[in-house]
Amino acid sequence: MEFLQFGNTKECKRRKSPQPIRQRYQANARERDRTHSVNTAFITLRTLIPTEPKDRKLSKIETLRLASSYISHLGTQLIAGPMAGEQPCLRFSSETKRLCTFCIAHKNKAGTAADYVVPYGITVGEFLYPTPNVDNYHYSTSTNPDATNIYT
DNA sequence: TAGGCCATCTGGTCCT
DNA sequence: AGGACCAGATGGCCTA
Repeated sequence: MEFLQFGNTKECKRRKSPQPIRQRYQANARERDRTHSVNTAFITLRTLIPTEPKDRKLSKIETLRLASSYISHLGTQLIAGPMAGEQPCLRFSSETKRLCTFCIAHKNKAGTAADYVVPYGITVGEFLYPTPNVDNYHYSTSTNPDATNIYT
């Protein structure tokens, strides 16, 4: 903690009225706790989102985007009725046999995903996830040059 | 090696 | 006054 005088930058000159060291330590500790609390929430949220492959590690931004997408997916499943858990979601295209990745994740559990081809929706890594509203997505090259329909 | 992701520190702002 | 929340800056780690 020797860099506390002040900032992890050696030449931090922003501070106008230095806080007492003890108060600064306490504020830093609170901020760490707060960040850890946020991270715990992200970990919990990640456990609720099915991914393909199953052990894919989601970044924070991916977690938020997919959570939104997954909620939309579940909404369509809800509309589909009591058999929703056994049927592809409403985004399923019977002509092209395209299936959203959440459905693929579900079907991989059941070992029946082989019948389906390219999923569609937002791109995370090499996989696509269903889009609640395509107009709300934009092209992103920051993480995947081939990506389309990434959440804003 | 560059870029993405993340943790940490910090100062500003708002609230109690 | 002190705490919560936030955004900016910075540096470390990892991967393509």
